[in-house]
Amino acid sequence: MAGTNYQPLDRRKVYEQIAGQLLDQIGTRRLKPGDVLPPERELTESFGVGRSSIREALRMLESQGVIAAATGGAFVVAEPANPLNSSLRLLFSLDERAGMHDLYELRRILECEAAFLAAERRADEHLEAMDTAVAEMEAALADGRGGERFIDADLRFHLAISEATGNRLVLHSMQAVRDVVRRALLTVVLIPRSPESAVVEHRAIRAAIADRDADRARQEMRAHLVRVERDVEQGVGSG
Amino acid sequence: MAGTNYQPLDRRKVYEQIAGQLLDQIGTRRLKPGDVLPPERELTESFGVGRSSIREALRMLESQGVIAAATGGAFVVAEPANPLNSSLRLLFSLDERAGMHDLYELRRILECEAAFLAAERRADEHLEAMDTAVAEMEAALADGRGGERFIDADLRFHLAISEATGNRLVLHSMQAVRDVVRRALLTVVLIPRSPESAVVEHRAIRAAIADRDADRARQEMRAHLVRVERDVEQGVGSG
DNA sequence: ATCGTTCCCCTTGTCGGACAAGCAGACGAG
DNA sequence: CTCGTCTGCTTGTCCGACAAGGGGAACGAT
Repeated sequence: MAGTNYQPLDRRKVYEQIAGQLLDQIGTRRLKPGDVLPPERELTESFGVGRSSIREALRMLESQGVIAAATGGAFVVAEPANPLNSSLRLLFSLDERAGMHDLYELRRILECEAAFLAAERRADEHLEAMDTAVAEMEAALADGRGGERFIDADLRFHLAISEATGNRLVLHSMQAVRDVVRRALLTVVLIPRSPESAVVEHRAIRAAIADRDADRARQEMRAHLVRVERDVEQGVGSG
Repeated sequence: MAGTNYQPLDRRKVYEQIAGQLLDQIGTRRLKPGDVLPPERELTESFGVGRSSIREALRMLESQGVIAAATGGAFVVAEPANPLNSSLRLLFSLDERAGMHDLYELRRILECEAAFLAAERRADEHLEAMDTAVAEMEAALADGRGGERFIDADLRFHLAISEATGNRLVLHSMQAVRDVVRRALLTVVLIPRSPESAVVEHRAIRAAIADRDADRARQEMRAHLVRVERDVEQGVGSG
């Protein structure tokens, strides 16, 4: 049965090939984030295909977050960050057996281990990033109406931790989980004394990471997340 | 500046609205996995829009893995599983700062904690699933030429574990990571004695989970993954 | 010279039509 | 019953067309 091994016989549709080629160019940095793509008609000529195919290819890349619509209708290469975000949200809304609790648990898994690794690998600059994030949280707290601002600072703190792990995939995964949790967190800010607790706990986490005490970092992170989850449940239950 | 809060002014493009509506129908199970979508022309009439818009909407859903092309060109609603897979692969190829090592580390984080949780929550049926998977691995091993088969059985074992956690998101995440790692694992099968070790280690993991010894389960899983990663590195280095 | 306005061109968004290719099921021959 | 063929439907792909909207050039006012 061996012998002549035939070509895989390129049955991929035109728009898929286009999308693939564009993706390659982005992957190899021949198209960098921020670059604007050529107009559709130009691509039409370059590839020698109809506009429909070009558009469908663009739609694929757009829905995957690789490119984004800019003003004036043109497309630009997006910052490499998102792909997981939308997918996780999609998955979460599609799989009815997945509940909020699953989300928190996944978050706990990722963040605890991230804290652990961060404690082992952090550089001083990461500590600084955490400090400014905590300071920003306090500022937002004193500011009063700082719901959004507080949450953003909180996010930056956790992001600084996963940044410190040096693992890009952990970073992206956390971002994705966080992105889905975000709405629920908006309620937790309204719970009395909850944000204050968060600041204290963040300091504890930061201290453990500064001491390079990985086990303590994981433990503090776990305590923090458990409390937040409990507060969210209460907040949802009562509010 | 507050006061009149205007409508978001539906500036969403037609194809986005179509995609959204279809996604809703899938999310609410009015369209179940396996169902075939109506032909494009029919959708054209239903929505009262041009075929291009329909096609672009379909392309978005297709590239997100929500629907898949079936034979005869028709589209069917896909099994809810994939969205993370393609995204992670995409992310991995796009973020040049992410290396294989990051991937293994993420896998280790997920699988170790999954093993931990599985030990606490497993039912007997999960143990059975693991047993059949291990048996299948041995069969594939005895069979000789069982590269694919061995890996599939291996996957089923790990899947059974995350199934036992009861956390759908953990399950999906693991699947996604696993999907990207898959190619690398194909090399590990060729390494002498590596598959045999895997069987032994799987048994140890299974035993710990059966004993509901969560800490031991995590530890065994970690040992297993560390060895596999080392073997892969050697395999790539030497072969 | 700088600023504001106007107008034109280009681009996208969207529609409709057209045709080849592929697949499925019907239909008839053996 | 099995096989080959034929027909009809559907997608894949191209083309042409038009409205809407933005950007920038040209132009006029200060």
